[in-house]
Amino acid sequence: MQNFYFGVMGDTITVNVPETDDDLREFFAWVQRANARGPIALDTETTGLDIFSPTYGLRTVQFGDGLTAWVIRWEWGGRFAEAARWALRVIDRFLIHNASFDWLVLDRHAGIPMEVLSAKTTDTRLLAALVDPRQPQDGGIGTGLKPLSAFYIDPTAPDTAGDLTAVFRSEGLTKETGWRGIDIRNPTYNLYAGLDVIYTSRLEPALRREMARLDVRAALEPYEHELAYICAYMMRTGFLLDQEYTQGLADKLSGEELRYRATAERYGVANVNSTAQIAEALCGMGESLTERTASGALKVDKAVLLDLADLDRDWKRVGARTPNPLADAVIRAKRAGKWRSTYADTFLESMDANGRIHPFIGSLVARTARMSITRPALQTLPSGDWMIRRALLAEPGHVIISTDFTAVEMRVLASLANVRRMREAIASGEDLHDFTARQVWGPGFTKQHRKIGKGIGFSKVYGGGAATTARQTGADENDVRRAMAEYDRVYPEIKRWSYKLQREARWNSWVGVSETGRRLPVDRNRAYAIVNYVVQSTARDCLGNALITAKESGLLDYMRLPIHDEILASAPRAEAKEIAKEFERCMTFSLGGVPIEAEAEIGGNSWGSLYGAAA
DNA sequence: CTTCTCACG
DNA sequence: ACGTACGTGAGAAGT
Repeated sequence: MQNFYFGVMGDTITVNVPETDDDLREFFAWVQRANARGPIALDTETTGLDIFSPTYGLRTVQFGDGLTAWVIRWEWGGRFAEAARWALRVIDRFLIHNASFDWLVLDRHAGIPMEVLSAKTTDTRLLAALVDPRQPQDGGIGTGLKPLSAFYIDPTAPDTAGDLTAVFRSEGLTKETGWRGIDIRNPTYNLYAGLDVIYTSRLEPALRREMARLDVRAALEPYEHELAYICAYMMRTGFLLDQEYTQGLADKLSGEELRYRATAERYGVANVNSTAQIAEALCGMGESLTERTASGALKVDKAVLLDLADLDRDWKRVGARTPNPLADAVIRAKRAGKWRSTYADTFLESMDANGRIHPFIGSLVARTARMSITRPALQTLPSGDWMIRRALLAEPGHVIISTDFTAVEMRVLASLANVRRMREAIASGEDLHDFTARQVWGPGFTKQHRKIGKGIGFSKVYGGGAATTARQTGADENDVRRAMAEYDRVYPEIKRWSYKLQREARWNSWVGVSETGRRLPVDRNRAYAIVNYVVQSTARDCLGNALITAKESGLLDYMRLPIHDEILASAPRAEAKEIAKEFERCMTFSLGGVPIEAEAEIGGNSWGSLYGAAA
């Protein structure tokens, strides 16, 4: 047996690494004792993050309580893998930090179904996000095991990943190759593998104390665990990729990128991604750049370049000036390059052996609890063009179904702020923005009026002023200012609610509390943002509710992605209509008397078919 | 690492 | 009293 000792808050903890049958017998005895005492922390070390890649491997499985950790070398197979598998089956309650990752790893590589583990897991990362959902860059502790351990357990908690990368380097490995290449007997690797479960074990009671102190609503914990399971299930299912199409797309975008880069080079821009070079060359051509970035540099973003190229936001000729050929080449080269590298290439690189991609779906990520999808970021594929989404397919014989909430954030606002006229308009079934425009400008309102009214609605949800609303809608700022004043007379409840939320947050040490009991920290110099946080997080919980209802209605196998106000699905063509109706039903309910409704769109075999591409 | 840019709801 | 569009992820350049 290898043993490591380490000090954690005055205790000497032990990390045991069995190497013989006798060592494993000690492990079995410990499991039986510890299991009777309470939950056992669980973690894995693997070759990386790409769980579904053909060369992925599970290296160790760790079990522990607050004082003792066991590192079981799965990689050694035989009796060692058997011991880990036995423990995973026999232990009654697990504590896992960021459980969906380990659920998927053990499901795929240890033959322990995700359903078995998830039913007996408490995810300490979810508890931490309920206490404080902010990421470190927003002034929070973050939800990483290391910063949480340093805050709640021991300020000297070592930086596992950071120290290990140093060890990787000393072994001639990198961050990328280290997890796979490090010797499984490396003492640092084993010590830190063990420490992670010890910290996880100690974190749970600390977070529970904090949850009790802060009065975190009890129902949120099982609710978030259910959502984590649903998201992990969708990750495991993955999304079918049209490999041939995607390869062709990558080649086509590469060609485009090269052609336009060559054009840019003729005008002296060797690197189309260098803003400094572009600004210099454009000025040299006699263009006057007026806008500046936050740090004072000349701004040459897409909006600026489209103007110079005489193109509108849909890339159509305006006819207002002679197009600048450099600006035109730069935006086209940049777009082709970005779409190739961020989308087409990433799709191909992250594909599993069956041609599926399995993005990581974080069920509780944003400070408003919104979900996020990464590697690849499937929530952010271009929507103005079908060509990228065309790469993702429904199952053979299936079609894509997208079911969207109808103006969910405005409806949430109408409900929570109890906006009388808004509630009446929604109940009557009239288009809310038409109704608003009529209230503000009278029965003869124009399309432009409706657009401004809609923009003001957004600004209420986001906390924007007249200047930004004018910029977004392209309307005159004074017109917008007058319309906003009228808007406030039509819907007076919004302003009152905003003041109330800000006052309450200030009294609660700059933390707002949503209807569902979710804690929403707000920066004191941006107190107005609490309106957005409450609306956005309530809308997220509308989606969360819908996901759970859909799962309970037997739709989980059809579900592919949650996209903020939308559930994307793949369903058999013959049953698509009925299944679409089912999704609509699952996404329809009352929020404090305001109907939350959804509309399904049935496409063809590719996601792109919903965006204008041939099915 | 920070800044800039760009993709989404 | 003043003045503020919200939340993400990702790639590339530049310090």
